[in-house]
Amino acid sequence: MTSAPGSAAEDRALTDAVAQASFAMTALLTRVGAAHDLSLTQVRVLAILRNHEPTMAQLADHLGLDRSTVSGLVDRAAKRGLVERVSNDEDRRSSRVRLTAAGRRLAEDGADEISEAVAAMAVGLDVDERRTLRDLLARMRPA
Amino acid sequence: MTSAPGSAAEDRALTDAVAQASFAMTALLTRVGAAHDLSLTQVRVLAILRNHEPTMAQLADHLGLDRSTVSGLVDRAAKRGLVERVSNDEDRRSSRVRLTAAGRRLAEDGADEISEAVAAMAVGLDVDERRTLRDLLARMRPA
DNA sequence: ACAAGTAGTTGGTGTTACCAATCAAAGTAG
DNA sequence: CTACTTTGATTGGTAACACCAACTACTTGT
Repeated sequence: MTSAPGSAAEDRALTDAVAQASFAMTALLTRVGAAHDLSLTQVRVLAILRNHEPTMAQLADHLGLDRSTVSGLVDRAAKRGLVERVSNDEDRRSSRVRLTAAGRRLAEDGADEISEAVAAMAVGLDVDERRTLRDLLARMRPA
Repeated sequence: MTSAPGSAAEDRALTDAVAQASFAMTALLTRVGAAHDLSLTQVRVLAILRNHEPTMAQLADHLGLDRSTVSGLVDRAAKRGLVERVSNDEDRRSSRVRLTAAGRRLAEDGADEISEAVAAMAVGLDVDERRTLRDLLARMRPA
């Protein structure tokens, strides 16, 4: 008995709904990314860097990926001029990852496209319903 | 102007909420899958086969993946005894994919685990809120 | 000062995913 | 009824992704 409210059948229904929406969102991000030659993971990297300038370890934690995986991701993004490593004087082992100007432009444009596409997906919901949806989703705890 | 209701800022907020929830769900599916040595994609395959017995092409369409990718996925799942190809007498080019007994057991167990984990994520929502969330998510159109 | 721990990269392996090409079976002309 | 086209699926080739184990370089603790 994991939770007080909700029968097993209702848990199933909620799970299906969340999973379906999740796949739709993933497909959307993949599609928009592909239009700019970015994988889903690269899209996530750019999205994070829009608001943060993390170390490699922080970026890996945020993505839920191994550090070595992130090394490769940042390598490839840097090779394309989207991202750069900034060395840190306080701790010379670590470096922070940051968007270049080109990377920021791409990230902002992509964010706009995605946001418009999500709005199109939610076209059947009125303003109140959208607010409710956003609130309920925000109250789902990640773990 | 993609949609009548919702300012650009609210579109952004909704997008963030959906994306966050989507990543949480993806992480959950990945984690549960990994506990059974299944990739996210394999989890999706088993989930689909729980309710369908599709041809390779139908499975590929459902997953949004190339047919050749699905060939490999089914190969590996078949090698593990989770899945089998059933030849079709009506059209001898095509075959349907179906869960084996072991595959069905794994799929059902996994679905239970996932459903419990989602219920745990939604522990902050009461019964009405869960129903509302499920309804709103269902009304988001995939495209 | 030296042992232990941390940040990041490298090398190796397997999976995922695409495309182009191929093969077999069905469908469609002529 | 043969020839052309289309469709279902697989194969081969390539690249990205993701893990682990091992390593280097730097920092911290005793």
